Amino acid sequence: MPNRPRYDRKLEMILQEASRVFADKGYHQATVRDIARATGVSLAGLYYYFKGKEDLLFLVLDHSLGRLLSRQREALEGVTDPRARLQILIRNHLGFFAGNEQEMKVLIRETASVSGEMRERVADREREYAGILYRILKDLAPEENAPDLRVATFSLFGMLNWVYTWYVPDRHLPVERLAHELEQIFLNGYSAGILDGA
Amino acid sequence: MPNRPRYDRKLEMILQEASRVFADKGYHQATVRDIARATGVSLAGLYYYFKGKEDLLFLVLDHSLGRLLSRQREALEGVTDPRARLQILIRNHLGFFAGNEQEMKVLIRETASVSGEMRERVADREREYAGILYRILKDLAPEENAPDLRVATFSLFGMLNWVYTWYVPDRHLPVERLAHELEQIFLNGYSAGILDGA
DNA sequence: TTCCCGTTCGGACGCTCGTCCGAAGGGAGC
DNA sequence: GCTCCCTTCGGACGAGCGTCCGAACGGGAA
Repeated sequence: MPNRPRYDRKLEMILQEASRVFADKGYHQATVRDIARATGVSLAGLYYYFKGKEDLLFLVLDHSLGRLLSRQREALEGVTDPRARLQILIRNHLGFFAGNEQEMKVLIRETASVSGEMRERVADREREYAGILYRILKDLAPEENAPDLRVATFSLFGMLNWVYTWYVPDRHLPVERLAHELEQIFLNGYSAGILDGA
Repeated sequence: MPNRPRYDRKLEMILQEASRVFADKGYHQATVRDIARATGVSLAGLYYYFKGKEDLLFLVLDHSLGRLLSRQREALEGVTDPRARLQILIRNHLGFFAGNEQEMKVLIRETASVSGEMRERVADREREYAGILYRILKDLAPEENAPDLRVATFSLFGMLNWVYTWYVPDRHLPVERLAHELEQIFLNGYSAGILDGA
């Protein structure tokens, strides 16, 4: 049986470095040799910690998604007002992005790069995450003229997940203000539904 | 000198098939052999039409971006009301997506896969496109409490470009309605800025 | 000290990739 | 019918990839 604490610590280190490499070069561009270089572990030695390259990507995705999900659940616990819940979700999503840029990048861009059962497990957790937002929007929906819930859900995720494309923390406004701006745009637009003449 | 009409027609066919292959498997996953198979042209024969794989991707991107840009410019010509211009831009963007799904996918996901001077040329045209939206939003901005223009621009692009991730034309609402929903959410949220207590 | 077993690694294997050479094909103009 | 040159292609090349075998290492228990 493996020496658990030692084994786990090293695996976590490998996942973190792999995450950085995958974020920088993209999963398919990155080589296992890159990860060997980044971790200081030999090429063959890495295979003691995962079965193959795709398995490694799955471990990275699953690990990151788990952290993101549990962080959201913790933050939302006890809050019942849907408007407050939406704000928390947006801020946490962007907050996680700010503190774990590489992991978020991999999460957003490489989900489609795993296949089979692993893909299904990742997709399940993503649906779970989307479900949280969906439920909030449902509770928040204006009675009349409400936008399609599905469209609204993915619109917000689009706004949030597109951020990694253009946002540079040091050059643009701080994350808290960014979160506030996005809240404004989405929340007002979503819950208005009344004005307008299109 | 090459036989122009023949040459051009075949090149366009190759670009279209390449676009489909790149969209399906991703640029790095796709092989030149895949494109040979899809076009019916031999592996070596393809290299008469482009210098290398990366050059081919550039041709696809540049071609698609050119079509998208000129389509937008045509549609916007003569329209001065910023609200109307925004609606046209949104509908055209989604319309192009609906009619050219593969090209749009490549445009959104593979821009970063070209390098050097080609990358710069693509980035220039993208900035040009973003500039059109930026200008519209500037003209449209509420005087007080206006959201950051840059944030608003990329938020809308995020909503629009995320669509390929989840939208299935046959299973969900038709594109015209989708465009209308996105318009609602964004336009109301953007131009409200008044309500709210965050 | 000795032994055991979890851990590490050098080096190689087979495969697929992008690219290109040299020759052959084929249609238009004389 | 002949020639020329744009066009096409079979087949090969070197490089880099993911993976794995078999041996060596090293620290805790006896």
